Amino acid sequence: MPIAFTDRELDVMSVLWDAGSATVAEVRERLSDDLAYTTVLTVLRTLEQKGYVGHIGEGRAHRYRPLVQRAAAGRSALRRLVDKVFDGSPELLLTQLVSDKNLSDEEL
Amino acid sequence: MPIAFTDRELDVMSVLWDAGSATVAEVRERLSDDLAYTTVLTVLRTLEQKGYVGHIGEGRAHRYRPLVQRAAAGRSALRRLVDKVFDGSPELLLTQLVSDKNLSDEEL
DNA sequence: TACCATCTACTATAACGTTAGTAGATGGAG
DNA sequence: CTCCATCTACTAACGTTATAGTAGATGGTA
Repeated sequence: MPIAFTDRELDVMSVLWDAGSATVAEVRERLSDDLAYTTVLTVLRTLEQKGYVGHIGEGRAHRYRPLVQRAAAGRSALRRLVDKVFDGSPELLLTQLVSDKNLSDEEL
Repeated sequence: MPIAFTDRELDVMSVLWDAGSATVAEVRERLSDDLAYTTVLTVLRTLEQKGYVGHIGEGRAHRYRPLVQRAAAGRSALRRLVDKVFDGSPELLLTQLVSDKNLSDEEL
């Protein structure tokens, strides 16, 4: 049961990770794409279905909160990336990371 | 136009990157999941459609070859990962990579 | 030469992802 | 108390992904 998000789900999770928690309207506001309110709601409900977020009532609205840590999702995504794209070699990924992101060696 | 693969496409690309080139039967053999011959063919044709692989005839069969480098795909995937999951911080990803993969510092 | 295995091309279908509309509840403003 | 804005729940529609079947070509083998 690897943690995996679709593109849009990831957008939403990213907002929740940043904000800590948010209502539908708040998530919608922070997304770069301009989606319908109900669209955002649908994504959140899907994420909840999958167990990645939870919610509590707040007035008539719901306040959503991530149930998986950003770090856990990162681990999972990283593992997939290393396995499939970098041929199981973290070193290869590292090389890429350094050369691409201009991440200087000292910063380690 | 970021390079992006679906899960199954990535499985197939991974085989092609490893092998350099392969026929449908060869790809099928190397995949861990046991898919129908035509399924593998369909995936390859989709990848060709998208411009990620090309083929030449070899007898009555086709020999497929990746048209995008593993490194290019890696760069693309890595950027997405850093942006969305690691909040734009390569350092954060690095921390994860080191702590998770037991990649010793000296190896850098 | 006739047949069988293998291959591509085309078609199909179910599940999932993405987006959003409509209906109905509800709380606050006037 | 009534009405409007806002909210959830349900439904829908379309594109994509994943998987595979069927038909028809073809090359090697008996």
